[in-house]
Amino acid sequence: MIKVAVVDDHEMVRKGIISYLVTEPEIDVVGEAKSGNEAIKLVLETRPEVVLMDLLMEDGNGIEATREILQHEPNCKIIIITSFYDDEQVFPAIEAGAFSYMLKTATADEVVRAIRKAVVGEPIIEPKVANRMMNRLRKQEKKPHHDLTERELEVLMCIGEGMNNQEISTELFIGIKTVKTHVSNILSKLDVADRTQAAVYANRNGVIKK
Amino acid sequence: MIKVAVVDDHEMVRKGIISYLVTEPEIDVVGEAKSGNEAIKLVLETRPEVVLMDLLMEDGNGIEATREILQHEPNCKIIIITSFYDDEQVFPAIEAGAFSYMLKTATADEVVRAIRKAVVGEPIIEPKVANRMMNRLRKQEKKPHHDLTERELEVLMCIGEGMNNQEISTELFIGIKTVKTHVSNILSKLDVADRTQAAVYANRNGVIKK
DNA sequence: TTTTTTCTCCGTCTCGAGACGGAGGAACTT
DNA sequence: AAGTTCCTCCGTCTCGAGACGGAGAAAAAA
Repeated sequence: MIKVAVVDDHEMVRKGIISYLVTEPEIDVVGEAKSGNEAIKLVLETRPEVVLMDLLMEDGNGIEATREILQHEPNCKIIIITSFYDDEQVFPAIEAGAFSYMLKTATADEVVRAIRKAVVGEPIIEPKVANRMMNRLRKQEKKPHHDLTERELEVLMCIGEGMNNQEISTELFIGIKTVKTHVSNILSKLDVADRTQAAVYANRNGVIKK
Repeated sequence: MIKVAVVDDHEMVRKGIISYLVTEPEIDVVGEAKSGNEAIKLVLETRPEVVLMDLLMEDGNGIEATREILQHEPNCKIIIITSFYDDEQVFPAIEAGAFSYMLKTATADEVVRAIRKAVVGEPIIEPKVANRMMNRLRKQEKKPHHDLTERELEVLMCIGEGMNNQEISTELFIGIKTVKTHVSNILSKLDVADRTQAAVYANRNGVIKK
């Protein structure tokens, strides 16, 4: 019997997944959780071999929970099942140690197959996600603003908020000349012509948080 | 018996919802669909009183499907059940004629209650969504850029792309002086200090499409 | 018809933006 | 000990941005 835990903040999704799994003779659903923190407790108590984990949850997200769980149970296979496949979600999850990555569009069979594969050490990666990973490894990883220094990044964030040099100077407690130096360096590193384009860049490439 | 149809591209979500509903004696699940187009066919065939509808789907989204269904079956109550409650999704759905709006975080009881309320003509609106609606009706509706003229909006879009005055002049086939006039008017109408802030505004307030 | 709005364009003027070159000090690497 | 990177700041110079005022033409509204 494969012990499986289901983590998702949507009750209907949990019930949906479980309603498959109970019909599978080799799979034993040992518990369900509706948040990252609940998931951690659940895993420590029931010690499942496989965890089906949603990423977006209210109280402690799936990425933190994944990290936490693997610290205590390194052999636990965590399968991410989520609605999204955007860069901001996928890669932190993989880095946190998620074993497989699936989308909620997956069918019952696919989920069951992923669980069986997981226990024998074989990961399943959603094709669309796999594509993103390839792109990331090719060129995406070297996003222009990755070779900005810490300070330049701060200045870029200010530019992205629409501040002028004087305001940035006050905000960061540095001279306006210094700000100009940073701005010039930023413009050449990002290969843009002026601060307006830098602001657009900042707002479109996740330099500005949230 | 209340005839209900379930529309969602995630099989696990459909099964999850249905697994509730079958335990309710007064509710009869007459069918399920995994896309907007399937949903339209399904409704025309089975004529349910209530449709549980996801918004984000591959083939024909929930908003279009809602519009289409209500054209043929004006008395059909469509309950949106989705993961998101952002402006871009909620308001088109309401405009399309959706009867209730719930989130997937809803519990089994809430869904069943929403269905019962729907058949007696009482809508259920998720509190978080209701808040957004209130905000929209208060100030959000009158977003500053709504009193920009057609031409000014075009110029603002160019600014939002990071163009300078010369480039905008070429792009729109007008003199650079004219561009300056438009820019000045835009800045005062949006109440921002310079084009950089205007660019940030454009990128954060949906002036730039997609 | 008169008025208002919108788009177009002009000149002038001020000021911030940005390029360019130089430089000192702190921290980390080799 | 020497080199590299980063942050800091200086002065100079050019140019585009934006404010301000004015104005003509066309179209829509009164």
